Amino acid sequence: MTRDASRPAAGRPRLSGAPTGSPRQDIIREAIALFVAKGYAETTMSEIARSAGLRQSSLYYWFARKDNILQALLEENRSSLALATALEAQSGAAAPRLYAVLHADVMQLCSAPLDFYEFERVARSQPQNFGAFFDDYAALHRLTASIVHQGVSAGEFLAVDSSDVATAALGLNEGLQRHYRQPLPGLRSYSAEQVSELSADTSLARLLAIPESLPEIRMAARGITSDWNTTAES
Amino acid sequence: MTRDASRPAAGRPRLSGAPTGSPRQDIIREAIALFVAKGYAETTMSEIARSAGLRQSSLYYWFARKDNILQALLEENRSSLALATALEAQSGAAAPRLYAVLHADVMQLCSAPLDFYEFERVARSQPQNFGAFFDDYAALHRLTASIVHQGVSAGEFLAVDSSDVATAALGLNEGLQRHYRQPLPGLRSYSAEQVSELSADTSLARLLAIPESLPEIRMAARGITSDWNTTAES
DNA sequence: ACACCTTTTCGATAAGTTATAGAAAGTCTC
DNA sequence: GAGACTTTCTATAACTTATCGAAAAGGTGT
Repeated sequence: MTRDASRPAAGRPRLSGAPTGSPRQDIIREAIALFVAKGYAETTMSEIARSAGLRQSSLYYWFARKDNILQALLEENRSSLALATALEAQSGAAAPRLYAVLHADVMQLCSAPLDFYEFERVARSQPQNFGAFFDDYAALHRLTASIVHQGVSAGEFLAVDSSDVATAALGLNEGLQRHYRQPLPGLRSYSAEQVSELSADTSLARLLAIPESLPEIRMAARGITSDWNTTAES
Repeated sequence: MTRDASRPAAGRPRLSGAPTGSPRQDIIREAIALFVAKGYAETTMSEIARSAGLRQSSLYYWFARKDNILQALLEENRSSLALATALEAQSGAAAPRLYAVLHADVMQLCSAPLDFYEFERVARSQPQNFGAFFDDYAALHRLTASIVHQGVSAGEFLAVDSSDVATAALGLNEGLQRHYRQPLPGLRSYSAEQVSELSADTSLARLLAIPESLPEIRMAARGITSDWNTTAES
């Protein structure tokens, strides 16, 4: 399990005569496509192997367990953490910062290849391998609660328990992510942008003494987000 | 697959010499215990059979598929629907009624033998068998939205899209149910009552023009709920 | 007493899953 | 070329869910 960057490759040739460019990346790419289409549990190693152009058992040369494919894919999980870290340390009104963090989190959950809960299930079954997942979650929770606390201290928000509010906000993010991913029959379906807005709106609305200010906050948050995106690119 | 109520029973005796009282019920009972302990997907038919005192293949005489055990167990899913139906038709302030419905829903999700999402996953894989599940969900959503709409019309709530609010409220219920069932490492854990209150508080707070009235509403909802429980018993 | 039907359980087994072991088929180094 | 290294293969173990037909009881009519 070493190469992966080199080109022509050694080793026994594939029976399928497949290109064998960068097996590890190829496998991950094909696995993602299948996970998106059918979910993790419903995707078999045989299917991934077929898509990637090798035999089922050959996958185990690159990934010792099915989980490990997921783990490789986890690296950029909850990357909204970076935004949260930056915004928590920032000064200024708490409301737009909180809005931006929550909105970005839902957007990220929606665009991830796997349902958050499916991910969490696997992470829970392999805590030693997925410690980073739980660390990230705890960090996001702490940062969220901290921004809420800032808002409460500044009199910008109602007096609430900031930890409870963070729990509810993240729980709502996850619950609505699910509604985006798997719309329930009989209910309207939402776009990623729509659920993100619905979630952030809901969490913010409960904090504001003057609910009418929500539209301004939404606008301000949009500004913060786009600033972040442009600076992050450079 | 007929008897199930009678006592001594015909048929080939069990190898285990087990009591063979009411096999169907016995199986369901043992299955629930295992589902609660390990979840649906992680519980095998062999384990259920061992607990119930017969062989793995004999289970299939009573339940043609593993799903069917779940289905039998589904009958009382989202029974908060009954409360919602009653309260939607009731007159009076919308806020306490909405609070009571949301609170009862989370309590029910928390006390169910299975995680809501695990249930939903199975239901989705067998839509023809689990139609009732989705029907109930759609009904609960409709009733919730209707109560919200009543509150908006009466000027009791802020002007919001009642369907969106219902989606967010139910999504929050499900998300927090998960936090109760599977507390994330690093975060505090909540009791069923605590998550129910957190969820209902959050959903209501975003609707109220005067957030300070939440405590009264919470009290009033408690009254409604206990009234319902006493009349339902008689 | 006995043949026959119904109910329930069992053993054997098929087809699919994740994962392991060791042989095989190339390239690379000396 | 000889040998080492890398990668893939085949074969197979152990475990799933699910099916099939035989087996073991009770009940019924003659």
